[in-house]
Amino acid sequence: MQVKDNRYMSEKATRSSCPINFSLELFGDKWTLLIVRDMMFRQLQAYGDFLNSPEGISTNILADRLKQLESNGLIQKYPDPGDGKKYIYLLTEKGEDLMPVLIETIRWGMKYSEESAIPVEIRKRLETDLDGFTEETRIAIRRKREALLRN
Amino acid sequence: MQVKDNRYMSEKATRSSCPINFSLELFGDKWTLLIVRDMMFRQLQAYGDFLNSPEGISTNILADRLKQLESNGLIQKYPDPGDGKKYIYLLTEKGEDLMPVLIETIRWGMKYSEESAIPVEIRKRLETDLDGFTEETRIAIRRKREALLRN
DNA sequence: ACAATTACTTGCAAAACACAAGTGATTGTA
DNA sequence: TACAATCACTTGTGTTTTGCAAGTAATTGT
Repeated sequence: MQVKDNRYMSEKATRSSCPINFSLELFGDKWTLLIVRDMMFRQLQAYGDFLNSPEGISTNILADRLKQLESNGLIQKYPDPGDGKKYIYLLTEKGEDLMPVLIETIRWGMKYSEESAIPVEIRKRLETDLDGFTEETRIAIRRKREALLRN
Repeated sequence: MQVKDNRYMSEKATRSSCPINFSLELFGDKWTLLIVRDMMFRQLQAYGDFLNSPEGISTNILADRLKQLESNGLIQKYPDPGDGKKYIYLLTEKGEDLMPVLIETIRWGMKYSEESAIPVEIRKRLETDLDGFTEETRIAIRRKREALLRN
């Protein structure tokens, strides 16, 4: 096995108690925030959805990151009430709170990348109505969570 | 050689033109943003300073990340006018523009980590005078850059 | 002239990653 | 009620990246 199973993996020593370091130990890699992005802004929620994202994450890496995200309390995994084969992954409040980090990452990326594949209307809203966009996205996330908890 | 030399390394294929992905390809790892943090908030500027940061980066990784940061235009390397053995690494405007990303990462980390080793007065300012703190830090960075360019 | 400092490079073992090929539990179809 | 398809993974293999220790080259201090 190349990706260690979180359940048995030895505790990683925290390198320092700097909050940036703390954060990077949870999502400082090339894939974790892309999964969060998919949940946050693209309304994706199933394993296969994430696999099909344009960046092409490997299936073992995806499985590992979902486990880490769940064990760190950023997401929760629920059985899909409509299909026994499927699971639904949703952001917790802790995961939802990454939105400002993601949004600033988007803004920086938009500023410095030649072409950014972001829908024009979202780009405009980020530029002119950031708070409204943030709030709206948060509400959408919470709605899904609450709908699922009501069964 | 384990860390490929950037000058000869084949172009990494961009996985997608999503701005988050663009950003993560430049600083989506466990070390790059810690180096930026050291330059941005701790006023560190020499190779040895970064090496001595509490997280304990390996020397080969540090060398590699500094090269990448420079080739991506986030930092610039200057000979130290006061000591021929030394170099001074400074953030460019592009690097400086990562401040909102770093600040949101700090805020999230402070919210969710038990103990954060951040000076109380900085924590207070982040909570009560974010814009002032940001602007002050930006000014400090620019001052260093301009001082060096004047020789 | 010689030792210390500084900014690296190099080598090796270990960990993480990418890719391809399974596996096991549902579910939909003949 | 078999049987294929779907879905969420796991496993194996090879490559890449990382961590650690040791070495090197260019100044500088004594």
